[in-house]
Amino acid sequence: MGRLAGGRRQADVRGRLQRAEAESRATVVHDGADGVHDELADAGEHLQAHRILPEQAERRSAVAGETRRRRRRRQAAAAGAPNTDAPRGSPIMSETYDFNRIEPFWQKRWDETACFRAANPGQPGSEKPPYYVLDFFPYPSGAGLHVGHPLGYIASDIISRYKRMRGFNVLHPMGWDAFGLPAEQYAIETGVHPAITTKKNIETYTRQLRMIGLSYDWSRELATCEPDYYRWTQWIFLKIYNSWYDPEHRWTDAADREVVGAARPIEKLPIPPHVRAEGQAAVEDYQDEHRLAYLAEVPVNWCPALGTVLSNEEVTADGRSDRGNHPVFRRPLKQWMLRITEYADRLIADLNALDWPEPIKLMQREWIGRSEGAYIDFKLANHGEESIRVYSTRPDTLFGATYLVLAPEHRLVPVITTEERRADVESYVAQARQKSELTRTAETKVKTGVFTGAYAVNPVNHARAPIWVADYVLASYGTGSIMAVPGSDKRDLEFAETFGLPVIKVVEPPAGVEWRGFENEGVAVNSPAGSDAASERFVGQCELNGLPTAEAKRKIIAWLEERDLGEGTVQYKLRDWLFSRQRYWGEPFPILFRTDGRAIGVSESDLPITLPPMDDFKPAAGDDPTAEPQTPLSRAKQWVTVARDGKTMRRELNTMPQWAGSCWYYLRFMDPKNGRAFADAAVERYWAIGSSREAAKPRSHAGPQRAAKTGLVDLYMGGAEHAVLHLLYARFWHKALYDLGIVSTPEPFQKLFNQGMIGAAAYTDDRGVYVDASEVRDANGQPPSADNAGPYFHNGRPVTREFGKMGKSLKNVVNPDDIIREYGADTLRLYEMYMGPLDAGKPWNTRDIIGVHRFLQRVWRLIAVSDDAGTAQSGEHGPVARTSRQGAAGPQAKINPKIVDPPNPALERLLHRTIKKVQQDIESFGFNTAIAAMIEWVNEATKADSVGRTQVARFLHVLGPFAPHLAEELNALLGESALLAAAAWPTYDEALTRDATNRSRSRCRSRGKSAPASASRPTRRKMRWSPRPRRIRRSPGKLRANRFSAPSS
RNA sequence: GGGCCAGUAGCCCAACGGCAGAGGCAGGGGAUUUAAAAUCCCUUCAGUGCGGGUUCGAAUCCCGCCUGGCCCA
Repeated sequence: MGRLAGGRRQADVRGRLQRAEAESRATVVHDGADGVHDELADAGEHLQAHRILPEQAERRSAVAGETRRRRRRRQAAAAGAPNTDAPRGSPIMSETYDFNRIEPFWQKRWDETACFRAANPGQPGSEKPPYYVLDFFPYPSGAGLHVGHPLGYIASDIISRYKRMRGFNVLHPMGWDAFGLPAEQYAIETGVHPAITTKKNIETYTRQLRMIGLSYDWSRELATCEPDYYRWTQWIFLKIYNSWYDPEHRWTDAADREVVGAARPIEKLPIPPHVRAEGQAAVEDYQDEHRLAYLAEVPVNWCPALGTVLSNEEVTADGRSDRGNHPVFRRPLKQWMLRITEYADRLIADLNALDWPEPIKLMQREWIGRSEGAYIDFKLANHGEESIRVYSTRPDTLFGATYLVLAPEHRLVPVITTEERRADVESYVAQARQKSELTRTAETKVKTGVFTGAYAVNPVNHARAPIWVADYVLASYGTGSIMAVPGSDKRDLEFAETFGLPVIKVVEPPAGVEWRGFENEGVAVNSPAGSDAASERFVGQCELNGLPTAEAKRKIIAWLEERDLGEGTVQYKLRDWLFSRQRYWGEPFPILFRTDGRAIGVSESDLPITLPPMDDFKPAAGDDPTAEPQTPLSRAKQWVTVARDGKTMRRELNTMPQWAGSCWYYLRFMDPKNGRAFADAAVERYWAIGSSREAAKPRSHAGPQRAAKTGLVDLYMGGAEHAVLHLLYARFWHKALYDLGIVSTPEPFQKLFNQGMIGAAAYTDDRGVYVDASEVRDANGQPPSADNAGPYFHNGRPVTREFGKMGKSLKNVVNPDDIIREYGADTLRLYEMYMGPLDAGKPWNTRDIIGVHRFLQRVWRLIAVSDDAGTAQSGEHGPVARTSRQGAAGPQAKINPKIVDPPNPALERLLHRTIKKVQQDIESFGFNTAIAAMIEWVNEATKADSVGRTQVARFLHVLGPFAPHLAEELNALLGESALLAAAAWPTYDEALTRDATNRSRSRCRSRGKSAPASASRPTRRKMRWSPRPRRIRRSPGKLRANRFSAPSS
């Protein structure tokens, strides 16, 4: 809260800062600390701005400089301060570029001209090919943005601006993932309604993002908590609810692919005659059992004290709530489930068509966890014909199954347990019920379990296998029971060693590898064993010895199936998606319950089902683990009951999880204001298919143009932390909508790029507590730097440095507002792109920022000089575009006289190479090297006596996507009235980019070895001159030939 | 514990298998300045984490270690 107020004050104070600029710029620039500005904000008026300077000087405390600075301050306070305009005209200002005026000016201009507005079909601009660039939309937290957040936004903005210049109609929107737990938890703690905190947080985020100059089409902004938005979230839920999955359905999809399986309307579900014969209720039951959204009793993490179900991630290893440390119980609860498992195979198969990072694809495949295995039936000894069905991915190891394990929840546990073991088993089951799945399956945990007293018979060798109960087996995976093969499974081996159970070798690993617990493929042995007292040989016994694992699997499955002892099957780790939350701040379900208890979907015309306004949205807390949950919505008495057709119905009282809104927001961005559909069908086809002409055709027989892309969004930029859940859920929804003919592509996101994490130094004091990194100083009172190992101090006490993710918990956040105020948004953009490869993690180092800032200043001075400097002659080189200059920064700026009409031939080749390099680097996300190339050209141009007007103009076009404000400003200064943001990307001549002159090659060798003479110095003795084969050097024509010449010479 | 990625100058990072350096920071020297800041010019600093292998030639390809980061457990 205080943070938000501070943000506004900081914005207000910006004007004062500018006036005080001549004073403060010089001292502020090197100081990354933010305390200064908070104090500035508190200062009531301009004069008081000077008050902070002594403190700042103290902080920097360069001893010699301190007194000088004080003197300077006194002089400034006496002479310059009362006259707010004086610093602007001073020589100090004349040659630096005034980003604080330039940036807001151009941001306003972009807004006014709506130049980032994407065109929908029928609007001017839609004749261009579409290109959709999307950022993972953020959850607007109360802390605001730190400099790590915009990394991906800046990169995608460069792509967006570049694509516009390449003639694309770019859709680049931004919105808010605004429902969710943090706002609600904050509300529970403070009593402030989540709608209010969410709105405030969105304002902060918007202000911060706008300051960076990101080219979003803000007219398409949306928030998932708005009824106009979640109306369609509910609509999509209804579509899913009113569908069933037909695994047999064979069809040709819009990309002309043969697909087996599809979601189809529930009315198309064939009703078996015997069901139909039982009447309407039976038919409805049958349909409900097949819907893609269905109600089921499933075990959940129930926390009665918090009054809600928690996700596995929210439960600690001791089975308590992450927040509040309350006990959490496993209990079955009736929940909405989505049948994502039906899509498992297609979710795996379609990954191949996507341009995603391989590790992400791998993670999704593993999350889905497809495994081919078998069900195997073990007859119970002493229970007649009763048998236990186990699931195994390694049926080939059946001869090594020395015992069985049932999950504590398995239905047969109470049935088979012998009387003398019953007390132990029951107490163990009760304990296990309280643990989370995460805890139960953690590999580090010591295995626990208890013997039931019962035995089963192994079907392949008739060996007696004791039956145990252990919590490392989950009821929800497979059949909830396993055959334990300690020889070929690490967890089984641990368990067997703990309880002294036999271990048999049935898989021969590669030479030199330990067989105990070996889980990979090998060759079957001891199957059957030559002489094993515990087992018997019999006629028709399966023989696996000598077979590699894959063949052994096939053979044993065939053997089992022949004898009706089991069957081969495919299993998935993926489970159906638990879709209910006992929360207030989420989408209400569009579901009503009849008096007979049956759920029915509301009609589409009744949408949205708005969230009722409530003052008391706390979940009902209690301490009874078996009490029915009382969700917040159950207390909205007016809202809960609805009259329909003369009958009273009850609303569904749970809300949807946070994923729901983020599952489809990329669709709404295409047509966010549409009140009749989530998006107009023609609009959807335009962005999906690629041109308005093709989009006008009917979808079903789209033809060969469809091959272009599988995913709707051309580029999706975001962090790897959502690699599985969000991306998998969104793909699932998209495919369901695709099957129903509602969207045109089989996948939502064509190219995915994960930007790396920005880390920062964090400091702990002697107690191990994190201290505010911005207050840490070295022995000289200077702020820390990456290349200085310390020692460092906080308030005079030594601290220890580590590197970690930037965030509140490590107290090492750097606020982009501060960086922008001191260096400008263009510098922030450039610095973040220049830090290193986009997909790599890298440390923030405030000191390095000055480098790219100097580059921008050099660009400014290359092209602009001011009247006051006395060097520019107005009008000499053509008219300055006065109209576009009006209100922009530095109205007195003029073109540098060295900018002349004739191009400088010496710069032309390098310019063409620069254009080519930047173009290629943007397309391959190599922004750091693109910037280096631009710096190189500016360094050359700075040295030159003259630079052609068209040369600097072309350069500015290349710079534009990176530093858009400065580029616009200078482009206008050159006399261009049109916006650079709407201009065309410059072309290069391939011939001019080749054949680099050896002049530039040899000149650039400043940092390497300089001359053979220096090789005689002792430090150079290690140089390997002689072992290198002699070859012709510095002969450009031969260099290439030499590279490919045969080794024979 | 498993998977993925990365180790190049004091620091951040470049380098189609072909002269280890594009660029930036920091350091040193100089210019400008009453002075400081800012700015500009010049400049020092390495043999690519370690050990093998392939190759005429390896930072780059292969194998094994070590270290760091991320993800999963």
